[in-house]
Amino acid sequence: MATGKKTYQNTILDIAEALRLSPATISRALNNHPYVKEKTRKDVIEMAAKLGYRRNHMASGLRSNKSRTVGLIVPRVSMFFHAEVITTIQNDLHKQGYSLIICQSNDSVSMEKELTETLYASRVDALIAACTLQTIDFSHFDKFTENGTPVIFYDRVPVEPYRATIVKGDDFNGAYQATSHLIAAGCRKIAHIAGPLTSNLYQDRAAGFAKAMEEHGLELRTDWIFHQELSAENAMRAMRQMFAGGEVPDALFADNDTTAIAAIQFANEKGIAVPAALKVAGYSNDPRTAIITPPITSVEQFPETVGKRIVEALTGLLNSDAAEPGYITKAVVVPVQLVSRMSTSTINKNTI
Amino acid sequence: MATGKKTYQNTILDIAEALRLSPATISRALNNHPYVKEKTRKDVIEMAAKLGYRRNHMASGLRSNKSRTVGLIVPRVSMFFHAEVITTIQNDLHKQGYSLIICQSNDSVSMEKELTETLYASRVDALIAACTLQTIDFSHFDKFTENGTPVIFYDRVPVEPYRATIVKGDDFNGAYQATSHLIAAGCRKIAHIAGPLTSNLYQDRAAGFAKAMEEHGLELRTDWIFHQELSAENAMRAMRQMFAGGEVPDALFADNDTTAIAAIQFANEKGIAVPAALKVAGYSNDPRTAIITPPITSVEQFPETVGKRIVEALTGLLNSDAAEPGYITKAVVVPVQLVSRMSTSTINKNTI
DNA sequence: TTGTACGCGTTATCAT
DNA sequence: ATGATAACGCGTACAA
Repeated sequence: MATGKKTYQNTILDIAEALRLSPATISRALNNHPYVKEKTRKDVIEMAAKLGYRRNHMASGLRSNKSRTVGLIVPRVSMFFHAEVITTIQNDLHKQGYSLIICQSNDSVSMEKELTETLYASRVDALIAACTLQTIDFSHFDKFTENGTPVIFYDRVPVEPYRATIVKGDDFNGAYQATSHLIAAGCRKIAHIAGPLTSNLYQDRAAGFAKAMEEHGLELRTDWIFHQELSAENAMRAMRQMFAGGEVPDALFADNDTTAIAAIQFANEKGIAVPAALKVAGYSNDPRTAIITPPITSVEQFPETVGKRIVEALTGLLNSDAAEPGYITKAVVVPVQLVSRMSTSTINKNTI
Repeated sequence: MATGKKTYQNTILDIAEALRLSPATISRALNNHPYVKEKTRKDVIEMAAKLGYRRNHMASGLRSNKSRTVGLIVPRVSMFFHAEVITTIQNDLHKQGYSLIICQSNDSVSMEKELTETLYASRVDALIAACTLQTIDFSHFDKFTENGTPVIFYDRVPVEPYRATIVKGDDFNGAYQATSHLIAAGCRKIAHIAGPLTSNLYQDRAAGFAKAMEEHGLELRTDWIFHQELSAENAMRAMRQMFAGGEVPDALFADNDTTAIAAIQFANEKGIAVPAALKVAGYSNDPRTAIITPPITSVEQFPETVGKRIVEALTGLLNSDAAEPGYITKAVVVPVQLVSRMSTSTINKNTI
């Protein structure tokens, strides 16, 4: 029984009219306001269903100054770690009635800035961001904090204090554990394929690596430490360089799994026995590390836990109206765990 | 030079006041309306920047009846194929000034229904969906089509005609090619680890498999064809069953890569030589297939192309105002390509 | 418990 | 080329 009107958009006014009530009552009934007779509420809900009424978020958001929407900026949704974090966040926020607008910076600072503008225009109730590796200046997030809109950084976070919540993995400890593990396996000449020092991630991992090396009086050889974008090509080039002749390392700690995998492939091609002649550890526990031959020791970051911590922090911030504009909370540090696999095993087993 | 007011939200009225112009002119200037003097536009843009003005999307959307937002429903953002598709869609839509609200159904039909409600409430300008494997009834999408809001299904799409655009991979051909490839490699006893027939994906792949088998007069043995959820556990169980004794298959076509990988792992454990004694082909060309030993032959689905086709279709629909409510376009079929690797090689090389 | 009336920030429609 | 004004759909003081 369609109405004769040309548009199919029913509003609370249509329900009010049909029920001979005022729009205010309809609004209250639909929002579980206490001062509504049960019978009335029932009637309203019934009529709403009958008319196919659906709330217009833009109108209610405009009026209430709440969009019930959270913005998220990540370098790339297809990175395993981020995909897992997003999965958790989106599911948990949905339960609380929030939608997630997901944006990718493609690791470009200018894109990141643009996206903050877009998300601000959407008046997101909060912003979650894993920044670009090159983001050093964070002032494009100021418009949110100045406004009382909570900002949560995770993974790639500001190094300087910033008026935002921070959730991060324990990168220092992850690198320290991985390196210590290599040393405990008897390695003394350990190379490090490392990420750019513009990011907190690789600063911390480099520090953890250095700490473990120093504790055992091992030398940090600059010709075996490569700070560069963590691509397979760069890793291959580094490997070629180190194994070009002369002294070679007996272990490699890689700051991510893509480069660890590339190193394994290099070793397999060149007939370098892993783990006998070269032990390798990576970072992130990407699914590929468990599958390659030999399986690679890596540092698990528990993306699901990271997601949960983010939502926990968010829940607090969203429900305490008007976040204090002065707070700087201590970073939430999510523990990591070394997952030991064949690539660092001391049981002498030739895999070639 | 902050204003004395307590809220930091500047509106076009503030700009109008500061410039002694009317809000209408400000709006026009900001929207590149032709009837605005250049000097005025310049002044407005300058003052907007000075006051830190940022458009309120909810207000403009409410008035213009366009949210410049697109909804997306996928089973899970962390599935490799979907993550890649999303990456492309989000980047391309951003260029056109659209935001993407991404939701996960977790492969639950009821969640999928819920999400359509949420996205309708947000008045998305279009909806993109990869449905649940169990979605047979698509009526929860009717509210969009009835309203002229474009709906685009991809990957998991309705089998019956539906008033929506469809973008899909050539599943029939992918399965046909993979199976033919196994047959050409000399296999005659080919098993099929298949997905549930509720989804178009697995209907088509099953048909392609059957077609190739029949063309060569090969028997479809029901005890070697498993229609089930495509999990590693299920695949392992199927493998155990087939290799429990008696006659064993000489090849396996798996409907996804997770199950193909499980099969390889089973073979490696049991000392079944791949490809010598058993050849294996998977589907999707997951990154893991290239990395495992032996590397697995798989069907590439070109997620980036799928994303591009979706955005192309969308661009047309979003710009032609009021989509004709009667159109049913022919499905856009994205070609697939078999990527041949060691797991189906005929060069006899024992990998154990 | 319900109704009246106004405003959220923007854009569309007239008028000038 | 610009201004005045009325909507868009909803929520909420205030009144009843």
